Amino acid sequence: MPELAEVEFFRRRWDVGVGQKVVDVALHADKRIFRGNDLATFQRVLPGAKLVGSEARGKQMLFRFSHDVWLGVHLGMTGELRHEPQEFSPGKHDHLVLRQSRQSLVFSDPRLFGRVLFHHGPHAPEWWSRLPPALTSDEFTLDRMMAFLKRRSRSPLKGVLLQQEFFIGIGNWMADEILWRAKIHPRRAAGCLDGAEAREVWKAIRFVCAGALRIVSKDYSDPPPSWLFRHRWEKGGRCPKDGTELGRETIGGRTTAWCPQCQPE
DNA sequence: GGAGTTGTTTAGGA
DNA sequence: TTCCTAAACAACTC
Repeated sequence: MPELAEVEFFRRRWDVGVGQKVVDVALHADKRIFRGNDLATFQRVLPGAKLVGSEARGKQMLFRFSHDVWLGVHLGMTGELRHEPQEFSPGKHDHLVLRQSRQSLVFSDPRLFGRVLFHHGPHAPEWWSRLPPALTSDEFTLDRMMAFLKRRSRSPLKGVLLQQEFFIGIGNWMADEILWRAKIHPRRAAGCLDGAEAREVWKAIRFVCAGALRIVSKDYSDPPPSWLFRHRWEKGGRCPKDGTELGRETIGGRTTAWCPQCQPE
């Protein structure tokens, strides 16, 4: 599920634990979401550390604790964060439980495509500081976007919008929503856009990111019916602008929905 | 039972 | 070298 706004929604669910110490840690150590971690140190250092705050950037989250402890979380396809009562027995997919005095913070992930990255040190981990700028920041400029599209000039735009090394936080539904609003066919090559078309894509990215963060991350509401989002998975779904039946195909390796009328090839 | 899923990594071909 | 695609990962739903 989680793209930009959904990730922000789940991050806030752990806010309830800010200011409280972790008193105990329960985890499924053999699950692949923990790969690459020094779990012995993790389990030794985390108890006693207080959750101080957190940030989300794209699909990544970073939770900051006292005692130089940091916890990175990626939700993959089916991960979620939630809180449960302090005395709570973890289910099959509840792979990480941080018990605090008033509740337990839980990371759950049935398909195990998510990831937890533990870090111990005075500064945020390097993988975090190297993330590209948020698409909602002033650093995400039309010029920088066009330079990236040029470097991927032969790929379909749909696939390029999913590349997290630049379009951080965009996932399958957001990419379709963006191209639909920019009136660009998802199979068009990234290098073939003229200046005006690139500008439409850039504006649509800003609009979709801001709208999703406002609507979805507040309480996990769906965007309104005027968005493609509400129709893209319906059988016989139609374009909310002109009623044309949507096209559906695999493009850039992912199932893609578009309006053949608004987005001519 | 088979196909499909809002994500990422990797192997291998172009 | 660099770019691009398909498969793999794993569990669940329709």
